[in-house]
Amino acid sequence: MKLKILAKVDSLDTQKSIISKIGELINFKNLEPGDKLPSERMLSEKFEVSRSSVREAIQKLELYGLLDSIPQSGTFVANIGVIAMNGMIEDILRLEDPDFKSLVETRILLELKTVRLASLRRTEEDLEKIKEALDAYSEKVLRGEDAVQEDLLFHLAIARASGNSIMNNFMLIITPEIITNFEKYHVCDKKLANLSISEHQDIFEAIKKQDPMLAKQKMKDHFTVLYQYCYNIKKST
Amino acid sequence: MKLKILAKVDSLDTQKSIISKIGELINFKNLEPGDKLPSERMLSEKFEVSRSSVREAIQKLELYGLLDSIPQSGTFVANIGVIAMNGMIEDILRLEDPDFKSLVETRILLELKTVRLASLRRTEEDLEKIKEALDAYSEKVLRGEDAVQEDLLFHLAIARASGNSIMNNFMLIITPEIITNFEKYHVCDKKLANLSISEHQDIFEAIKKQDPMLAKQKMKDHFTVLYQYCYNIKKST
DNA sequence: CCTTGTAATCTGGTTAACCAATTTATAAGT
DNA sequence: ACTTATAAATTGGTTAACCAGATTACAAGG
Repeated sequence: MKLKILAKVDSLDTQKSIISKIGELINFKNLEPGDKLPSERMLSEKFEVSRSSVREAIQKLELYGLLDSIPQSGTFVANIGVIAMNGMIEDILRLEDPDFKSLVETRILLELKTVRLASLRRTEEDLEKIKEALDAYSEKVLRGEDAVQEDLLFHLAIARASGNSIMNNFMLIITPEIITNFEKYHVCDKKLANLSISEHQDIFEAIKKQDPMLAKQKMKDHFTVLYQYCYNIKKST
Repeated sequence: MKLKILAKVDSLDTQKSIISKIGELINFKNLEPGDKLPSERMLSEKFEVSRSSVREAIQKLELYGLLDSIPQSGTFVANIGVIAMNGMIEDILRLEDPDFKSLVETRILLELKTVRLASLRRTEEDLEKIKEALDAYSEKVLRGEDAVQEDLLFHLAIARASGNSIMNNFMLIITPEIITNFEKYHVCDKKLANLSISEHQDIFEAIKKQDPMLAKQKMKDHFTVLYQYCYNIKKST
């Protein structure tokens, strides 16, 4: 019996191979920025894969900004030049699955920035949303329940208030994996959660006061406690 | 005549509406983490859209880690709980297109970190790759040609050497848009490029010496010149 | 009552034919 | 020769039927 997960790996491999072949094609045909890629039908025939596979590969490259697919017209190569195109495709194919360490590093980097920006740019509406998230979190912790989700929603509310849509987007991308890891390692148990309430409140107050330095410091404190604890339990297990 | 671009907007709107409906469904049916979503056929029938549209929406939610589609088995909701799921779907739908300011902010944040990490973790192979990118850039500038692409590939080589796959991925996502904007605003003209050669060399040397503080400082200097200049030309145009 | 084997059903993935908008080629008019 | 009108070909998007693996239901055997 073939394991379930292998089917996904297979499909990812074919996608990577298609992306690679599209890259070679752009090189070989010397396609300039703005030029049109061969049609999806021709590509699927040339690569001997289904058209939907080609479409998925194109969608992925569209996500990275390398292609632009326009209905009833064609798929066009982005205005970044062949050299950048080659380098980027190579990098995209080489990308490995994220480890927990990368995840934590990136989260801390992003959040120390978003909390600073949020304290500078937050509107009254942003502040209310953050307060709501804070209250939802506190209530659940005080009832003795698990509140990992409310915790992360508080942080996402801050990211939204930062006014930087890219950082907001990046936070959204890494959040689910953070939640899964937290629940796997039981990072947020009740003892830690009670402490975190006051830490969250401090962060909120700093944003309310529009004090960027304080906001960043309070967030830093928050992470120190959180991940020091995480490191300990990981070593003990 | 319908404008070309509108067709893409339409398709994005239907995708958003499908994502929203999937969110409602998870709420209404009280689907717990790990539960199975109705099949793609049922969803397409229920929502009165094509199955491929449903598949695309699912793929997007898979990208954000909210769903997991397993061949011949079904699509499962991620282990993050309904509350987080609702908040995240709301945020994903609300996400606006990135502006240039967000782009620059995020780039600087990421690169000041990746250059530091790269100086600490770079292997000899990483160092060689960075050197290659540096030489390719310098040569092209000295020949008086435009070298925006080689510039960005140098920075991407550093991101790769950082050993943080998520930051590397995020850098790849924002790079094409940076290139496009640079070329649009003619950020890197020859005068600036000649100055940038020595700045790039300084960054490389700091990474080679494995001096994280120096590396970060040199990168900061590099950005100061770059975006101050950018700000000036944007005001003058 | 529980286990086991088998067949029917259900799943995401693939394929091929079809659609409407676009682009290109061709022909008619001036 | 050039412009304009019309038709043929091309495009990404959609649809419906099909595939192989996974799941489920159920009956036979213990």
